Amino acid sequence: MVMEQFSTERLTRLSGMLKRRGIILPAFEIHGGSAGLYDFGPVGGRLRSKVIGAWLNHWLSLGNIVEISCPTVTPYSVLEASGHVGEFSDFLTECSGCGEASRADHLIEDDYPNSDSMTRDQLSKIIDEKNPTCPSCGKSDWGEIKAQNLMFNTTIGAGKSGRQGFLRPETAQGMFTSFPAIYRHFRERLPFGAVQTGKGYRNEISPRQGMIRLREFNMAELEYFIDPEDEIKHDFSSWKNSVMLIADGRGELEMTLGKAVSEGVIRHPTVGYFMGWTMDFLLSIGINPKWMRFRQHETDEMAHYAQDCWDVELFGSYGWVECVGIAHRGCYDLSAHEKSTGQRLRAWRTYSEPKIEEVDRWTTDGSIAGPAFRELAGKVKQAVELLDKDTSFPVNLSVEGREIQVLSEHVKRLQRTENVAGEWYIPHVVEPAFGIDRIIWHLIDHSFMETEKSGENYNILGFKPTVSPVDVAVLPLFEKDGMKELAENIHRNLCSRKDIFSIYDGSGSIGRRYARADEIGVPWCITVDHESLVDGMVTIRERDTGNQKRIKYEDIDF
RNA sequence: GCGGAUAUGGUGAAGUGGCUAUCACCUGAGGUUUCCAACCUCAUGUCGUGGGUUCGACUCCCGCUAUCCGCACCA
Repeated sequence: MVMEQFSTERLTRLSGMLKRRGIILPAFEIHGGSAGLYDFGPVGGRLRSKVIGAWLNHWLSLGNIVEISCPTVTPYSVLEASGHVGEFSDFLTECSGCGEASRADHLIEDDYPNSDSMTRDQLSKIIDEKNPTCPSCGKSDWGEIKAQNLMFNTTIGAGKSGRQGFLRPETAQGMFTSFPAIYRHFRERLPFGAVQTGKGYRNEISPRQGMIRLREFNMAELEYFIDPEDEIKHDFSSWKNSVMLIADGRGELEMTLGKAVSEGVIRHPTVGYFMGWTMDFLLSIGINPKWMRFRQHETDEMAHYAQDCWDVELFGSYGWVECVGIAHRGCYDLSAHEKSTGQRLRAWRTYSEPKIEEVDRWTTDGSIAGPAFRELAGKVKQAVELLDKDTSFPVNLSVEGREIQVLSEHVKRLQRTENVAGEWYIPHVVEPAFGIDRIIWHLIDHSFMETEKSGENYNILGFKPTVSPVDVAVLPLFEKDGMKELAENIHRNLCSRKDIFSIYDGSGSIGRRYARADEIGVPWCITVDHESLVDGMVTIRERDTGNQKRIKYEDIDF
């Protein structure tokens, strides 16, 4: 697939334009800059917030979604429970022959398929024994194994009382640790979801490719909690067009989302449904559908807990780039936090009919067994409850290494019929996770049009009004005879309106000002001329067509 | 992290071991101009950073930082 419009020369011109116009710039440049960190400038800042706002509105419109916001500073144990401490640490070792660093687990993964979950000592021992050859020079002489953690370390608090923490590598964990509050909010009824937008941090070894790999980045994630036993039906009828799917083991397929779900290409209907919602969002902000496709993770590439995972890849100056991941994560996250904290992170499922359970077993009689066994009473109770219902007392038990004789007066038999109305279960979660910076990049990349006007290069960012950082530019034809004052009034008036941001520009010829506005994607320009002073009419020019019409400025409406 | 290349106003480029560092665009002021980067005058603003060599370094050398391209890594 040749996409000649995305040339490196175009990328160079685009980057220069983004800097010049204050859209995206390297951060801290006066101090020499810092790799992997970017600023959204005076124009880019609102572009970012409008994209995030559109994203929030899109998902909140599902009706059973809430927005939360959790800290970026996160205690060690949270990310240990989630698996990030293990997963985000790479163990590197250096070849003494060529100096190339390799991942220790990759060197031995042919013989040890689970090498990525090994400790440093295990890896070290195996590498000493096996002495694998260096993939770049073929020697076999390895240095010490060092941990390279991709999370930013920090200390919460000072001195001895300081507690180890990280800057979060994703926002998702906040939704899991807040699960009890969200569950209560929704009156304990699934399905529901929580979204969060905010910064994430990964200390990338070598960030490259501009906005594509950052050390601090904007994320937007939805965690949607479902009952795995619910028969889930979604309406796919609104997605009539075929989409490009690269399915695991089946290659490229063009089909509708509904068909892909019913044929099992997409393995879970909610994943398919969110793929549709994701596509709707991307198209609504101005991503070109030609340059969008879905790619399914291969089974061995997927995290072990995930049941199905699809990426949305967008095409632009850096080729196909993964911008959204839609993953069915099963119950992995909630159970991991439950195991780590002992807190219940479950939902209650009422049976359609109560189950009747016959209870017939032994337990201790607390008032007698308690004084008799003292500190061992609890353990004795546990042991007794495991005994067969036909046990006859006295009986000798071994508790905490001690021989205990349990007499018949210590115990009582429980015999009753219980009605069990339902059960606690760990909800499953489907997670659409968006890399906002990557999406904004492709939005810019897809919107950037280079044309010519009377022999000169002419740039337009064709932003849709939903994301355009500036909604309207107010231009006096000349800054004299009262046109300046009238234009400034209109400008201030527009700015004071909800969700409207206007710029005033009075410098240079009118054509130059239209060109400047086009370059930052302003959809409308309002021009004040001599007649405006008399009849109160102004000219509205539409960026994409160049059409102009005159209206009363009181009637300006977007 | 490794190897290679690069770093000059806001942007894009030229250039030099020594005099006030050049050009275009941009930006600002004034003039002109009745709607798509017009014109005239004037103005603001630069040699990435630290060290070394030298009488003198933007220029040569070294370190650092950043950018780009490969590799590796990552998604």
